[in-house]
Amino acid sequence: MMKNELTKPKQTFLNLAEEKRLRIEKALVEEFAREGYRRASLNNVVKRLGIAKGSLYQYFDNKEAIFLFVFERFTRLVKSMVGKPSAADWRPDNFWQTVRRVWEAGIIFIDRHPVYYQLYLNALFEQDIPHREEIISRVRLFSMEFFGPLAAAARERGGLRPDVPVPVVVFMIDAAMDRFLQSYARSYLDDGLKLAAADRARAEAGMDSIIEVLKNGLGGGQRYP
Amino acid sequence: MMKNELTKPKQTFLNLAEEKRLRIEKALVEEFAREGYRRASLNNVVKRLGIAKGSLYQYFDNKEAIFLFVFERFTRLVKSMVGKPSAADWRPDNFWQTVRRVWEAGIIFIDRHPVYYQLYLNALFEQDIPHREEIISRVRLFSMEFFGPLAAAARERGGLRPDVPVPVVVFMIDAAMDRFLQSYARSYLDDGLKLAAADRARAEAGMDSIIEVLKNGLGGGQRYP
DNA sequence: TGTTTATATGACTACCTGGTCACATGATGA
DNA sequence: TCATCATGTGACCAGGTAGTCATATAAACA
Repeated sequence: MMKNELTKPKQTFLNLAEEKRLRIEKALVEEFAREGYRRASLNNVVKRLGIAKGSLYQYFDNKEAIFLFVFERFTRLVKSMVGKPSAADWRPDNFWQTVRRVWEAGIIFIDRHPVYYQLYLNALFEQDIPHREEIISRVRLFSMEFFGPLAAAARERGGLRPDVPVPVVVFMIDAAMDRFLQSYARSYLDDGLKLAAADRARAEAGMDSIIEVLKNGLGGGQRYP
Repeated sequence: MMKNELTKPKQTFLNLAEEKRLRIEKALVEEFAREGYRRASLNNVVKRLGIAKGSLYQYFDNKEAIFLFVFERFTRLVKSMVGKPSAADWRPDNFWQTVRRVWEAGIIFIDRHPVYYQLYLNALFEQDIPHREEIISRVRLFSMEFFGPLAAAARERGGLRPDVPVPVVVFMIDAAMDRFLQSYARSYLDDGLKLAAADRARAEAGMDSIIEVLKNGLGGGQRYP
């Protein structure tokens, strides 16, 4: 278990005037988003900020702590935008609506915080990120933890095909959603859907089209059409 | 367009005794697979090989040329294992069988050349890979280029739902297949399917289960059940 | 044999990194 | 005004990188 202390900046950083603090946070997330963890250069950050190298080490213990702090900001942002399944989400006839809601939250997140999403993608695929497994799992909303129980409940009550195992349901949704969002954010992964830098309307149309297919493939037939 | 020359090692390298050449190639692909492009250390490679740094630069022009050469090896391997659509692949009632064949080729590839697959994954998600867009697109077999025309033909002749656009068909297959193979090769992406390091039988069962869902969601109904 | 050509070598350069630390500056309170 | 404490600084360190080059060795040919 990661000690939360690790992600904490020193008091000095918290004492900073908010304007300056935010300016530094912005520069840090930008650097990690552009370069990933290992290649991110603190020399570069301080140069661009016009502050001294030593100052950064007055604010944080080391590079790892800086990264974890930045990633923690991302995690909070995500959680504030998606949240946990609500009471309505548990109704089996609302299953696909919930999928749509979370999916859309992902699109909005990328529109609003593209740099943080880039940070996340880098963390997802770079090796030797500090505490990768844990920080990734904290934010993997589109996975077993979120949709698993919902899918199980929906399947139990006829909202999903009984012959498709829950892990397969979750896998399909996860794969489609993840890949969709990556294509939306990273053009070179976008082979045919032409989502890259697309406007929201177009993205949502693509999303609905895909959800429709998932519904056909996974849905429980006539009961909740 | 990338000049093919760039990927060519110098004549000196080709003159090497095959044993030595293969030993060097192996060390190079291992390094790039483990560390990605930027972090890969040629110092480390020569140290492990017990040869001089200068020798490497007798064989190749620079790091970029080395990487492109190694990636070219990967591309050839893939192409030799999947090939192009055969005459049988074009029969619309064979569409899902073709999907299955290519998918299975992916699994076999990972089993047989895990290091090369790791190399590919790193190239896919690292930034600032030399000529990334082009070398990636050369190997994205599970995309528009391979399945697009097949899907269009199958759709035309009733093998696929007419109300699902071809790009969406390809996207779904691509997303599921890609994610499946990544999960198969990288445990931390494997949320629920428990594919990581699974035996082939289990992997194929998972694959069939997913293809069945795709068939239900995308298939043309009764005509080719 | 001697001479030319191909290959192997590793010290070296220039440049980058994260991190340190003795010191300078600013603020606060007596 | 002086003393204390918080904050800011940048030269410096050890260690890493890709790439170079004069020199040594080996092979091939005369």
